[in-house]
Order: sequence, then structure tokens, then C-alpha cells
Amino acid sequence: METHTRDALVSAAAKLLDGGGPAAVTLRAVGAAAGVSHNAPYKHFSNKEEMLAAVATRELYRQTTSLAELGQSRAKPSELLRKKMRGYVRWAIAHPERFRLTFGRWDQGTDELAATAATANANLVALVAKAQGAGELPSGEPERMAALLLSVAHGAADRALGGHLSAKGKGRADPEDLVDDLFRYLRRAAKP
Amino acid sequence: METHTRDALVSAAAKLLDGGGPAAVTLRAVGAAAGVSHNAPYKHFSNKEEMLAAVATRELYRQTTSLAELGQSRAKPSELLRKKMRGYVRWAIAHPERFRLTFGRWDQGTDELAATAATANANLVALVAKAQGAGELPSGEPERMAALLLSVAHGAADRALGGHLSAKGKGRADPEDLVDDLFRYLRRAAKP
DNA sequence: ACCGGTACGTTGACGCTGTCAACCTCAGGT
DNA sequence: ACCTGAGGTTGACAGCGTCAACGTACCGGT
Repeated sequence: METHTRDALVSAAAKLLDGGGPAAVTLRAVGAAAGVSHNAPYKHFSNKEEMLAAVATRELYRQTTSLAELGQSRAKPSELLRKKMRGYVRWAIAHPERFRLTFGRWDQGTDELAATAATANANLVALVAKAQGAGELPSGEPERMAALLLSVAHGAADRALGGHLSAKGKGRADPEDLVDDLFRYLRRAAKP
Repeated sequence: METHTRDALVSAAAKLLDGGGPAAVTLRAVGAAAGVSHNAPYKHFSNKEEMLAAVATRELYRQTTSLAELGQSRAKPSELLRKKMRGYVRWAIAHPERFRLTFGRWDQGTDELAATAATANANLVALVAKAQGAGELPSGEPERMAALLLSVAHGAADRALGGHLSAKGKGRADPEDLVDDLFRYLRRAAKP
């Protein structure tokens, strides 16, 4: 059962990523952690960036499939959406580096990544449409509503990670709570 | 009129930042652009990150003061807010690297940066409170509402820069438009 | 049975980077 | 007159991504 070196490299890179410590994610370290030499990665990826894109793809894929399971539930669609968004935020806070990699810049768009992302987005849009149909969210282009939801989750998480959320007791803005706030307003705006 | 080398370094770094080209922001390049040697920066900053923090501080300060002028206008507060948020997004799209620096991670929090950020935030919160008082936005903790607004703007901009906004014709989600969407829903939710 | 290529791995080198150490210089307070 | 410290220089160092050359096993065609 020979799992290829490529997978070992991707796993090692992912592990190093949220090691949190001062251990930078260097090609040499990844190689060492996978038990190969510092140049082995070049037999599987043409770049460091391309290797990181592979990590991002894997991460995105996992998240998509794990969220797809939730889709089977028969809870209210808008509640499902809200939970998805809270999950997005929670995951981002728990794994800052993976988050930045997976949802950060994609200069090196490896079609595979794009395809995975497209699937994930389609699922989300479908769920939004369902919520709109049930009158739980304001009507309108569902893709656009989905983009709004993701923008809040992403923005709240990123700002929290950057330390831009005021830590003062009164206006304490927990990023997950901001997601709730948005849903509260959207539901109110959906009423005729 | 002797402007200190420190300022020259900060300016040079800022210029290199949105040079956009493949010109990385290296200490050596910054030094050269400021007309000094590759090690001169260490006489003013203890490391590279601290220098970049100085750039971020300057950028944040400029943006804050330029937006403060808008505050004098006698337009509707919520319209002012909407324009501020659109401005945030437009600026981010126009200067991706400065944006990432200024509103990205702040490991090296140089009190000065924190103070500048606190001022900017206070201005925003005050404006939000005014809009709430005028019934243009839903009531609630103004700091939290401000955080929501910033989260959407930040998230929309960051996702757009990362290439995560579906470019498909139908659901085409321009990041500035997402800000408008949010305000539309909020205003609707503010009505009793 | 041989041969050639291809996939995967190695070692060694290159230039560039951030950073440290040592040295130079020159204005200002004592 | 002297010291001192701020600000500038050169030179070195290790670590990084990447390239080039080399090694080795497997595999299909002859």
C-alpha cells in the first residue's frame, strides 16, 4: 500500500503550517518531515507555491465534503447557512495559517483548486436559494447573497486574526457573533 | 529642510510595495531606493517587520485623516458610512499590497499603530451611532455594528483580491456592490 | 535477454535575503 | 580637549528557493 511521496509532502506541509511555532514552512523542512531530501518536492511540484496550492486544494476539499454532510439535515436552510458560516469562522480562528493559505491569494490557480472551489460555491448558492424560497432570507440573486455571507465570515475572521477587533468589554465583537448579527438583520429584512 | 532618513525609508518602502511588479520589498531595495546602504534601516528599526509596521501606521493615519474630512459633510450619516466603506474597498482593490500590510496581521503592534487604529475606529463608531440615532440603521451596540460593516468591506475586498469572487456574468458580485447590498438590508431592517 | 527512457530521488551549487558584528564619522555636552 | 552616541558603512553568516547534474530502479519494445 504505497502512498506516494507527494501525499506525504502535502501532509507534512499542512502539519508544519499550523505548527504555530516559529517553524517556517520551508521546502527543506517539508522534505525532511516527509523523510526525503530538500529537493524532492521539485519532482512533484514545479514551485513552492504550487505545492502550497495542493495543500489548499486538499483543505478546501475536506471542508467541502464535511459540510456537504450537513446539507442532508432537515433543519431550516437559513439555520444551516448560519452554522456553516460560524463553522467557517471557527475553523479560521483555530487554524490561522491554513485559513490564510486556503482562502488567501491564489496566484497559482491550478485548475484543480478552481474546480474544487466552484463546487463548494455551488453548494452554498443552492442552499441560499432554498432559504430564499422559504422566505428566510431576502430575495435577490442567490450568488450575490452567498457572496455577502462569505464576505462577512471571511472579513470577521481575518480581522479577528489580525487583531483588529476591539477587545474592549462593551462592544466586544466576537467574530462568530458578527455572523449571527448579519443573519438576524437579513431575516428581519426578509419579512414583507 | 532635512527630512530624516527614517521618513525616506518609509516612503521608499511604500513605493516599492505597490510597485506591483515582481519587485519584492527587500531591505536592500528599500535602502537603495532611499539612497542608503542595505543596513541603514537597522539604525531606525529593529527588524523588517517593524519597518513595515511604520509604513502601515503612516498609511492608516493618512486614510483616517482623509476620511475625517468627509465627516464634516451634512449628508445623511448612513450615506457617509456607505461611502466610507466603498472607499475602503476601492482603495484595497487599487493597492492590494498596501491593503494587506495595513489591515493584515499585526504581530508587531508598535503602540503608535494601535493608537492610530483606535482613533480611526472611534470616528467610525461615532458615525454609526449617529446613523442609528437617525433611524437609518438598526439599533444596537454601535461598536458591534461598526465591526459588522468593516467585516463586510474587508471580507469583500480580500476575497476579491484573492480571486474568490465568482466572475460569472449572472451573479457577478462586485465587492463594492456587496457593501451596497449590506446597507440596503440594514436600512430595511431598521424600519419598525 | 538486452536496451532506452522515464519517474523519482540524491548531492552540490548559486544568488538573494534578513540579520549581526565591527568599524568609521562627526556634532554636542562636559 | 575629550568622550559619547547617533547614524552610516562594509563584510560576513546561515537559511531560503531554485537549478543542474548525477544516480537508480522500473517497464515496454525488440
